[in-house]
Amino acid sequence: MLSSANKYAIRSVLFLALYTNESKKIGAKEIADKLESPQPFLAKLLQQLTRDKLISSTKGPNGGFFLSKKNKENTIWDIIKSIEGAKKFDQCFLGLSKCSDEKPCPVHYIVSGFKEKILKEFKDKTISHFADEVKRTGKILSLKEFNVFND
Amino acid sequence: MLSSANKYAIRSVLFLALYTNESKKIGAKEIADKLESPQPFLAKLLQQLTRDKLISSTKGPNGGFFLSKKNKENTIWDIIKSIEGAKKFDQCFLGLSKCSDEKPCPVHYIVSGFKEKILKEFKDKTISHFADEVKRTGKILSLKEFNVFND
DNA sequence: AATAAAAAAGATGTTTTAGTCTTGTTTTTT
DNA sequence: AAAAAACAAGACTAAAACATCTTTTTTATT
Ligand code: FES
Ligand code: FES
Repeated sequence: MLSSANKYAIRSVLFLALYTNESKKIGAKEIADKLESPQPFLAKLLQQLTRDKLISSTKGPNGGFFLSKKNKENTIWDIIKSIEGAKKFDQCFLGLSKCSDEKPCPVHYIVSGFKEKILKEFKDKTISHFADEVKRTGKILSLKEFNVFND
Repeated sequence: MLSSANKYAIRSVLFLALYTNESKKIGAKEIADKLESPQPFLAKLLQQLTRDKLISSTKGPNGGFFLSKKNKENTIWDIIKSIEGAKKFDQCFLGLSKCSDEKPCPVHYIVSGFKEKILKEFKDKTISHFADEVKRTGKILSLKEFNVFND
């Protein structure tokens, strides 16, 4: 569905939303460690997100990545666009050149309604919305013992 | 979502369901041409589907691929399993090791319900069901001018 | 029997995605 | 000013996905 680049990126941003702010930053190494993702690969992704102003960073000692208030008003869709472009999601499930109600493929009506609903959530709900929900309901961000409550 | 291998494979089977039977076979070259897919790549996929008895074939002059009545009782899910394995669809949208209601990731409840509904359709509806529907409603299988009615 | 037409099988090549490594730049601390 | 700690950038490597090419096997036609 999503590329692994995108999965790492989304989890990183949600992680930053939960644990950082203008005065508390976290380094690439620690993020990679907590999310169990390849460190140099994730560093690239963080750079990309920084370029697109979806996350913030400062260099030097005590520097690191963090989410500003403004950053938190972005959406998961913004992350997806930054990492792999939006085109992928307009495509037909069976690979036809265009996906449309006018010229539907045999599975179009099975798939396209759901796709739109999912995309709408990703386009509408902000990062801070997701972060709040994780805090409230205790959802999981990491693969290992690390749990969002132990911190 | 699906690999291109899988897309080609599913379209091929639906194509065969519409245009072939025990006494009317079609060669790999023509299928590739009609579906606008890379010919040698598709030939491999057809071989794989044949090995798994999802489609039928005969060698030699006037040989080719076709769908037997039994073949038509398979499902799209059977094709997916044959081409890229079923595991992929159990995975978490954000790449966590396990996707479950017990330990949901932040997007789990956005995504997993839809995924299950789609999968159910793919597991329940037979190829002949899809073929009938295409005949009835004129859905599209190919990228180019080729239309299911012109034949 | 010879030929030709098709699929089957396996080796090989290309492209994209994933991931690493090295070097440079900025900034804080001393 | 020097050193150290971080991010930034770009070159590089590895693996998977995508695709092709070549040879073999089967079978209908002549
Ligand atoms: S046309 Fe195939 S999914 Fe819409
Ligand atoms: S846990 Fe992530 S999609 Fe189910």
